[in-house]
Amino acid sequence: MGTPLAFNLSLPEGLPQELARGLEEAIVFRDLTPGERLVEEDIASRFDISRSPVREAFRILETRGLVLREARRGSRVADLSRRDLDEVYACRVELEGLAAAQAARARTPADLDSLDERLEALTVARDRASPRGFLRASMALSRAIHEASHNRTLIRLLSTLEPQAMRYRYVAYVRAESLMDASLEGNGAVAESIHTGDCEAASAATTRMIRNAWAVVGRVFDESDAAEPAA
Amino acid sequence: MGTPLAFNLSLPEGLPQELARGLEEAIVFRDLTPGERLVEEDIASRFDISRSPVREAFRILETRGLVLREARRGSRVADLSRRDLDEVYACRVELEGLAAAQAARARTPADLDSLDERLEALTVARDRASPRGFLRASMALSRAIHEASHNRTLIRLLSTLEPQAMRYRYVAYVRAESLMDASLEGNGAVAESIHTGDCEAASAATTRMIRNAWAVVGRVFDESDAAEPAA
DNA sequence: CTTCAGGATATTGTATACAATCGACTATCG
DNA sequence: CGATAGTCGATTGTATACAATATCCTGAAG
Repeated sequence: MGTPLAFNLSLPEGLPQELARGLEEAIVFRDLTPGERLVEEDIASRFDISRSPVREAFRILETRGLVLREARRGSRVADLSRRDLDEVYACRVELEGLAAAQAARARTPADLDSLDERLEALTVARDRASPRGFLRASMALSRAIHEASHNRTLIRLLSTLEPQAMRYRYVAYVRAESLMDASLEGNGAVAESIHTGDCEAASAATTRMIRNAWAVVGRVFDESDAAEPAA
Repeated sequence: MGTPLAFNLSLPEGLPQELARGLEEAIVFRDLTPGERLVEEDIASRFDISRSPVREAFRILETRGLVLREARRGSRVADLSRRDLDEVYACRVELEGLAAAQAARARTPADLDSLDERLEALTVARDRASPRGFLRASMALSRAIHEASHNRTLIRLLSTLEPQAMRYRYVAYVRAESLMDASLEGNGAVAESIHTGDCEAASAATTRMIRNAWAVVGRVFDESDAAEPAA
């Protein structure tokens, strides 16, 4: 409905990527609502660009599970559902667990610095009690873990899975801010295992954290009206 | 070098998708060699189409790990390496295992029919001893398993991972056709567990099959010259 | 009142034109 | 002879124009 969609388009890495990033945030934080139609020309004129980069951005978002494209029928924001939530988390358990295990083995000193830095930022964000800020910090920490695995293929897969998960986490954090404490604690345990270099522990801590989040986020989602658009 | 690239472009599902499928086969079967440059205009004129669908096809192939795109520097066929092989197989172990487990639980009678059909086709392909035919049949069987999981997110992830794995499997099958027997046997065990509905067994059989393939394919790859282009 | 045919409209898919940028080559200067 | 600035060609990135098609509305027939 009344969607502001106001973010700046600098271009440090390409217009489509920048646009996709902005639209991604708008979708995750519900500025663009599930099921909402995305018309290429509308977005293009809103940012005073042509349809070409908009099309590419839509395709990027499709690979991240945030946008559905049907041939000649247009694009729309993907719906949220309990089923989709379960799908995403089942995949996350496996891939995040693998990432943590490989990070514990392959991490460099620079990786550990990055990890600590982002964990600190996550603590600060928790104290501010802002779901958006916390999620952004959490995403950054996750990416640091992923990159510490030095597994480019795994990073690629996770980069197409995490945005989809963020939508459900956002819904949950807004309704139950205490969830952020659990996330912070879990991430602390994971980071410690990666520091130690204990693959088994890192994997176990991660899968435990995500399975726990799965249960809680799922419960909150079922109790919320997130599934049914206010249309 | 002398790359034929001769496949027909019918359009049952969109020009970019069709083109991507053709290019994907060309890359997997080494008609397009690792590191080879892919120029939009070249491909476009070769198939008598414009650059627009070619660009979209390249982006599709990028998400499948088959093509690397660098901003304003063009696209090229992704290299093969032992490291990349290990990355792909580490991810496969987790995701294929999950797919088999979920398929054992969620499969429908129609899924089982599809499974049996494709397993039969795989047996036929083995007898013909053609790496290409066997790989195509194997890919079809894998997709049937994935779809039996009824986990769309998982299917999406695997569809971006499997093509990358196919390249290494092709190299291995060409050099050691006996590998096809092992693959056939492993898939038979997986299919049986999915029939039975035993999630644990399906997952175990799958991870065992893939870990074994990992070891063998890796060994064959190291012994081959696949890593170094004949340039 | 419902259903179906037909056309108008909105939107995507493809082609083409133009702009920007990268890499290589060359010529000139030290 | 080596290094470097400048220019040119090749290729991608973006914009615009055109074609194709799906959806919606209208209206007439049953």
